[in-house]
Amino acid sequence: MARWEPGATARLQKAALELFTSQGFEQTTAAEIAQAVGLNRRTFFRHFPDKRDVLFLGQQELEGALVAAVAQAPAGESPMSLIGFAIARVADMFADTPREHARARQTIIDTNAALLERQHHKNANLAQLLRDALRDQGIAEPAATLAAESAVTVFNLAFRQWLATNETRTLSVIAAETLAELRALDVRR
Amino acid sequence: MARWEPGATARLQKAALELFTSQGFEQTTAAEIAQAVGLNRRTFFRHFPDKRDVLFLGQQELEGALVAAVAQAPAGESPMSLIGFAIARVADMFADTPREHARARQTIIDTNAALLERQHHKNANLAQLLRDALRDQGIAEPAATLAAESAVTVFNLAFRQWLATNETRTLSVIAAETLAELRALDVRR
DNA sequence: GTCTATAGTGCGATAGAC
DNA sequence: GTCTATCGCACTATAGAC
Repeated sequence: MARWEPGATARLQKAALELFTSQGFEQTTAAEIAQAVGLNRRTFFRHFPDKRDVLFLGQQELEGALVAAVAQAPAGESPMSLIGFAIARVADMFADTPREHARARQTIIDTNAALLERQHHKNANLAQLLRDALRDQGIAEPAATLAAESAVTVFNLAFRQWLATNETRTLSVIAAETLAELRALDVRR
Repeated sequence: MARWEPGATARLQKAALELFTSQGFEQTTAAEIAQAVGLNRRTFFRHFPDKRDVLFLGQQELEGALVAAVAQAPAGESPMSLIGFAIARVADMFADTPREHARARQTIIDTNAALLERQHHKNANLAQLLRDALRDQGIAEPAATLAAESAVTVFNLAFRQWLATNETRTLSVIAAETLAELRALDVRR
């Protein structure tokens, strides 16, 4: 056996998801997760700045895709169109993510305040990056912030719907519909 | 001196704000805050479930006012009108809050990731309560969630603007303007 | 890889308000 | 007497320092 197996980060994530599912987040210590994959407790914290972060990876790819989608959009688009591009792009990234895996992860997060807190924080960061990208496309404040926050809301709502049991539509389709609902908010009723 | 002076919660908050301002959030221990007002470390944790919470009080009043504003609105209003009521009501609550105090508090929060995280979490909870209130007023999903999240975004943006140096308008005025900007998002450009 | 600070918790004792 | 706020001790686990 090699001094260290490759993919330690991924193995730690996998073990963490399993342990959190079976015994709960707070009942699982960082040492336990590390031990499950033959690593030292200290090594766990070398891979993740804190215990919660083990559930929030792939965030960087998401952020990059979001910003790129806005940056590559044709010039002169409206805020709503721009966030439409961004949402569509990110939804596509989840096209081949297994629904069951995402569901298991979200279940753990939803049953723990500290994890929900981290997720809200990640969402807020995402909105901030998107806001900056919108500004770079010439959108002024407060429109840039309002649009960016709306985009994150729309995406999260669509994501929740995508995870719902009996939901068979793709995330892209759901997201597009949710965005349409947002645009209709004002004219409704 | 009596075994306990009244208003321990408020005194702890005041001392915490001062200590956080002078030495930073992480450099200040819970024991230190308690000691500053002649209390035991253990007592601090009786008043606040955790150290961060000492900066987030008055949250319950805010939540109550928000929900009440929506609940008391005339029947048959549009989502946008309803969040207009809610935002106006909450903005009024800040009418006699000293700007300097709010600024000091926000400065501390902005310079610490853990505190920002908590603030984002509180915002998310606020949005959720507002969403439920909108549902009770007959607003269906996904409109209820979209409107609730938008309301929180508008309010926070307005609040940030209110804190800006050289800003002299009241929070109510700024909030109303920001809401108008949200409604104009779609027609823009 | 070890050592330490400190957040946060559980429990029992105590002191005052009523 | 009860009820509630405070205290003090011991404990665990995270997170960071060395």
